[in-house]
Amino acid sequence: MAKGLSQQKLGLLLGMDHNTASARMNQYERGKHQPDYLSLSRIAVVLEVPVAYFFCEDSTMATLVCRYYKLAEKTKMKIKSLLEIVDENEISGQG
Amino acid sequence: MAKGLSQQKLGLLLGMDHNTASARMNQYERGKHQPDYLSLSRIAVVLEVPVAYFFCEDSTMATLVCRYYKLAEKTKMKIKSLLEIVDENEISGQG
DNA sequence: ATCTGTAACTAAGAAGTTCTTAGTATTAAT
DNA sequence: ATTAATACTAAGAACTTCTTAGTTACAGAT
Repeated sequence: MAKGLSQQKLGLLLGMDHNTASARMNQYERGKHQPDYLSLSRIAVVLEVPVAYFFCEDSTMATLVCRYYKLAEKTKMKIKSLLEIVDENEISGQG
Repeated sequence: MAKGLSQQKLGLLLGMDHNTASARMNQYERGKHQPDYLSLSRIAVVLEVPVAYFFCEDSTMATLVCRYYKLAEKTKMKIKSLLEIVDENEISGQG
């Protein structure tokens, strides 16, 4: 486990009960059980990644969403504008 | 519902049993129940979006992952390379 | 080697969730 | 008003995770 964080400590950080944190985190890490959305989004907060990260099918998509996630709001807005321009070009170019 | 697809028909496309497709899809669409990962990834296939799409926190991230998802493998590789170059610059620039 | 403390891991019943069944309600067309 | 198709729902069945109560594995001290 990264950061020297034990399964139990991570569980506690996620707001789990002291008695259950260790077992639950272990079940998740070993793939025995799956975390519900609430737990998943708390894990995302602790690991500083977007929830979408956990569902990325390849490492490039994963990198992409993590980098996007950490951008300033202004930069996100610029990317939004850029994507809209690309859309317009595609419509006039091949529609 | 888009595409003139009824809840039942979408359910059947996802491989659900004829008797249960309608109720289940309705429960999902109304937010009464949540689809498990298998159903979710089948929905993603039908809608031609990556699974990560359903977990994107803002519309720009959603657009980004959908656009990336539809790129050719070659283009994905190019983006991978670009991201690696950005990483190197960040390390020499501020590390 | 043995003791001690911490972390990893697990089985099994409790608790909570979704899935299935069997419908009712709504809508649109005739 | 009737019909057909779709949307929607309650409630029990089936299935999943959560909690409990441990055991197992490992590292450090003696």
